[in-house]
Amino acid sequence: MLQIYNTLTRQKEIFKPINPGKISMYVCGITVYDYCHIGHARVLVAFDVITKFLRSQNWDVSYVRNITDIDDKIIKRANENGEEFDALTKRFIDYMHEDEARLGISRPDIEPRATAYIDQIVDMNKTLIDKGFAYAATNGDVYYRVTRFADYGKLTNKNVDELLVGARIEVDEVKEDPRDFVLWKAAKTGEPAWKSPWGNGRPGWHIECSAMSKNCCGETFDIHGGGPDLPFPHHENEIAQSEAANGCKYVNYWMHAGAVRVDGEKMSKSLGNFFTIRDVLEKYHPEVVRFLLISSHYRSPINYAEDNLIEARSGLERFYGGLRDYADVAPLPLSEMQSSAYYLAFVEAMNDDFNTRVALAGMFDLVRELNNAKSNPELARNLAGQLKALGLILGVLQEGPEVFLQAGGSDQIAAETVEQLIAERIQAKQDKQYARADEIRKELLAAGVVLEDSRDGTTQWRREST
RNA sequence: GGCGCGAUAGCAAAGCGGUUAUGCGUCGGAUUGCAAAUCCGUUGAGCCCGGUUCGACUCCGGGUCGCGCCUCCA
Repeated sequence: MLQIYNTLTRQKEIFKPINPGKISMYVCGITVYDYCHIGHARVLVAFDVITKFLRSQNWDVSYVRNITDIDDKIIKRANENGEEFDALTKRFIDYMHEDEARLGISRPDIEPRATAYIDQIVDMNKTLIDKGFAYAATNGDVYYRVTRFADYGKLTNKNVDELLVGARIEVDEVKEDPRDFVLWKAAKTGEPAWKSPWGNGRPGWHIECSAMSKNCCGETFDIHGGGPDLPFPHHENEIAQSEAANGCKYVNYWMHAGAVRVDGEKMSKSLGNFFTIRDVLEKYHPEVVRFLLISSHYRSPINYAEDNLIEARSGLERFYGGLRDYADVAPLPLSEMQSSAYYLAFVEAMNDDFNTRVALAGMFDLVRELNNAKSNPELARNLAGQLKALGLILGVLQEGPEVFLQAGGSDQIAAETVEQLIAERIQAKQDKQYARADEIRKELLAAGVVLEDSRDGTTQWRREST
């Protein structure tokens, strides 16, 4: 039984799909004017894991994640660079796809872009004007009349009257009310613009998601997700737009990921304290980044720090250590795991609002049994297959164990050199030249390589996590 | 000021009104030529003050501290 924490009701609820067995999910994606940072990675990974798990449980998931490829920041950045806005967005969309691929994030089923939905956005604005929820201002802007929507503020528990108090809302002569927000922005000279009944312009900051979700998911859909800073105003405004225009409930379950912090502060572009995905992947294996992100619950804040990445790597080393002798074992089909206590515990944890941490705890129990089962190859291979199957759902443990454990940067000692020294050491050991053998091991340790002798006289090696 | 979230052992991080979370680390043992890995064991917790209860880390109330949103940000 699937339970999901709903931001709207601020509690965990039993999930009831609109259509039996099906889930339509829309997640707010990236505004593409810069490289993706770890905060983006968290949302991307969270909903990737959620989708993978739901599909493993035979839910028919339609996963839509948009790209916002027109907005003020994009225009500003393109101007700074002296390039066309769509050249800028194309570049960063490509970078985003590269980052996703490296992190093992599956592409959404549909990845709509705002600029491809201008007609639908214009249509929705017309409807909102016709219904009296919006108005065209004298300068060609179109605004949403916030006070006309009775439910305004229901997602984030805002009182419309109090929005005026102390809030830094820009005073704008053309607005009827300072709380009104823009649906269509009249173009200034030289700005990218599309034709509309109100003159040339571009979409406002929230309407694109209302239009794209309606076209890709329908007027009412199951799950809407996004980052921690989106409930207000973005999602609140989406509700106002969509429910006013469509005349029906917009979304059943709202899901929001927790923030990634640096030194206790939220990581964000505006604070400038962000680490890009590609920066981090310079130094850490992609699965380490994924593991860090799934080591805590998707709604909890997590702290981005070097120590936490090292710890994430240690955890993965434990799994890969257990999988070492089973590089050839494929993930066991879930159909063969239906009675496995490990699988059942995993599913129970994930069905409980996607509790990846508890799911991982069960996998640590599994690897312990695997380590204990080395004398029973049949059992061990089964357990290894189970471990890989569960890892597959979370998007980890899919690397060759040796590849993972021996992965290193170009600044580190070469694998061939390590192998040579190991061969020399094995000879020394056979000759009972233990002093020489220990000397070699010490030398390698200084280079960040740990040797592990096994009973049959062979030696395995891995790189240190620090 | 408004709305919301959190405070767990050395660190990270979950569930739970009474029964081992888990990982990393520490310490002891097994194993090893010595190590490493692994296994077994050990260590160790619930911000403060009240209340409910036979019993609270877990529920309720009040503090304190931290964080997020209220403005573009995942």
